[in-house]
Amino acid sequence: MTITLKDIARRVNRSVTTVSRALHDYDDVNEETRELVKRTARELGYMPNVVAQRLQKRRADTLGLILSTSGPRLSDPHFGEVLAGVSDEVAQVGFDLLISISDPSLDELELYRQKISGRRVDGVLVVRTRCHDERVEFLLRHNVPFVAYGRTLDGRDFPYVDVDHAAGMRASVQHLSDLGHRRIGFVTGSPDFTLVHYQMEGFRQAMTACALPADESLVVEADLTQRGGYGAGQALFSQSDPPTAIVTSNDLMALGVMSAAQDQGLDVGRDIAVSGFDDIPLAETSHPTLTTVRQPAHRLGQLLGHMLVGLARGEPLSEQHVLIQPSLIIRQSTDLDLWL
Amino acid sequence: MTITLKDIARRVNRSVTTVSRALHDYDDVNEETRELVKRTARELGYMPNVVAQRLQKRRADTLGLILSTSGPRLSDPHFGEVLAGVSDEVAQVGFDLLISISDPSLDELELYRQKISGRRVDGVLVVRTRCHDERVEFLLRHNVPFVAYGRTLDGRDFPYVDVDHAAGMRASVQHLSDLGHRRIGFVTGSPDFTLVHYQMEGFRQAMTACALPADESLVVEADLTQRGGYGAGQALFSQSDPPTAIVTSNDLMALGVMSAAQDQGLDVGRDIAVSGFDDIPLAETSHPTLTTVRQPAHRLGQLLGHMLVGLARGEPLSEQHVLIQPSLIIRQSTDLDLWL
DNA sequence: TTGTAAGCGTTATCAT
DNA sequence: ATGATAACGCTTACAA
Repeated sequence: MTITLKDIARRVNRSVTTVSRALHDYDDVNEETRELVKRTARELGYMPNVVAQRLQKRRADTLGLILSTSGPRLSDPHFGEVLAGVSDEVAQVGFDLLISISDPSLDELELYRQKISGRRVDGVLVVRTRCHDERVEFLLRHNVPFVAYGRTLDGRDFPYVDVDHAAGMRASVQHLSDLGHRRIGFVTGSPDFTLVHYQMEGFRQAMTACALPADESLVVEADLTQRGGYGAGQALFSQSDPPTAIVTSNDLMALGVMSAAQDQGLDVGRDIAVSGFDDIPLAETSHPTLTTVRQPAHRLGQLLGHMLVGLARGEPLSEQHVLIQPSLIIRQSTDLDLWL
Repeated sequence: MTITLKDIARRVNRSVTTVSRALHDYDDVNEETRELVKRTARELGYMPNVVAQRLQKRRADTLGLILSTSGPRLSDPHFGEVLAGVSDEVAQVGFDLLISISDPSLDELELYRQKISGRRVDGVLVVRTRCHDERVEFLLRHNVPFVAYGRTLDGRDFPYVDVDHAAGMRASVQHLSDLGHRRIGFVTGSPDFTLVHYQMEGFRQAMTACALPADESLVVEADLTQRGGYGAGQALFSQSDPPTAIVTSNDLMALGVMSAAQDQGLDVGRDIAVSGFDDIPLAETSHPTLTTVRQPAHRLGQLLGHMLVGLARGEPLSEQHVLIQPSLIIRQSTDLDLWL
């Protein structure tokens, strides 16, 4: 038994129209009427039916986020933090966040079609872009407001927020080179992901700049998870001429690599240097603490949220492309001596 | 320019009603008409406007989750994993998950009022219950379908899924007692949280059962975060007669305590034993690895999602109360020797 | 087998 | 200052 405008109208002996206007503080309504209406609404515990409002306004005040099996999981700390930033930001302006997980059996784009054409959401967030990303293509083609977390490589123009992964990776490699390392391994995710692509680019650039030999056998691809890092680490350590330092695509992988190293009896930070990417909270309390490239996750999220809300409201975007410079955080995992 | 039933109707020279029925496979529609309608719909790229459908059906096919500042954050790995379980489960049956973050300035219940009376959601999930939880009161009073992750203490009957925190804590303390520890500290969250209350109960029960002295100065309250654990650890280690073992309310706190211990030059697993709660992925790769009480996070989430979907659909619940037994996972942080 | 009409709860337009 | 009326896009009696 829910209260509608009609109920209030009946109670105060006015039309539904007047009640609606009174509630919205239109100025063409009598002061007394307004008071009466508002009081009655409060007494009755009236809450507007947002579904009806949306149908009328043709706006959902909701932003969508579609997660697929190939993307990041809700349980990834970096991503969780970004998402926290997004939702904090959009909540401030009264938007909701709709999260859908794409059933592996279903075409991911089908989900976009449903949510968007179904007018469930006013705009969507695309996370972990691929070098050629069909989600971006789809959204551009259908004129759907969206912001991407990450770039693509196919030269299409769209709003994004990204971190300069190449620069971050260059800083890591430079740091390791400065410490005297010459055999540097790279535990990486699939190069289909744009972030991995740019990391790879930075890696090669830095190797060249530091005059280090490029050994393809030191580049190992795996899932962007702890487990993936662990396996890749094992593979690297079992080589005949293993690396003395390893950079990774993200912190979870780095933690996995450290585990693998320690299982081999290696002393991380002395026998082997490990450097991550993201700076998740646990990088600071791992043992040894993890050298990594910091991304301001929460702020990235806020920025994404802010841009998307603007777009959804049809406002022009002041900044279409945001590329954030990450910073290298040096900790024990690349040099224990620095800390003893 | 979106396609509506009206567009299709015009195209096939039928009424909107017929088109609607054809699309929904009603049996009172001519086979040829049905085919024609469906084909045209496909050609035009028709997608139903779910907002209109909802207004009509008075169902949102959406579940709500309201996060407040006092609750868990999206960036907490355990909670992230539970949430992943929920969304995986509800996605399977076509439900969406709506996440709102309660603005600290706003009354949290106000948000419940909005989302629910606004018919945005068919049911809600309550996470991290308090001993006396006004959200639960509110939802019961308003007859809103909901499932709680956690119990309350005020004897109200409602559907919940919870872990037996008392049993988990007893197992931890018993384990430490078996190792010979007599001065056991407890780094805990606010006792307002039901989970903390039960942990405390289990802690005291086990201390008594093991004939260990109860020293209230060894119980330190802090935020359920790494930072909270770090501070509490420092406080404990600076006491004149510090504990030789510490149990914590969750793994994040335990990691913080380990950090504090290591900063004091203590060798965790030898000089000081630390035991956590949750078994987040990082417990396995911390150094030393963390002894902890495992909660099947993803499965908990699935269960919560499953129950809530049932409720939202108005189906009776087969199991109203689910209490899951956790298991103690013994790792290095309580006994390095076991592992060398 | 199909169409007409009413209604879900709101807001916008246009009279009065 | 207020009210009728239509519209948002869809579903569902009820009629034909």
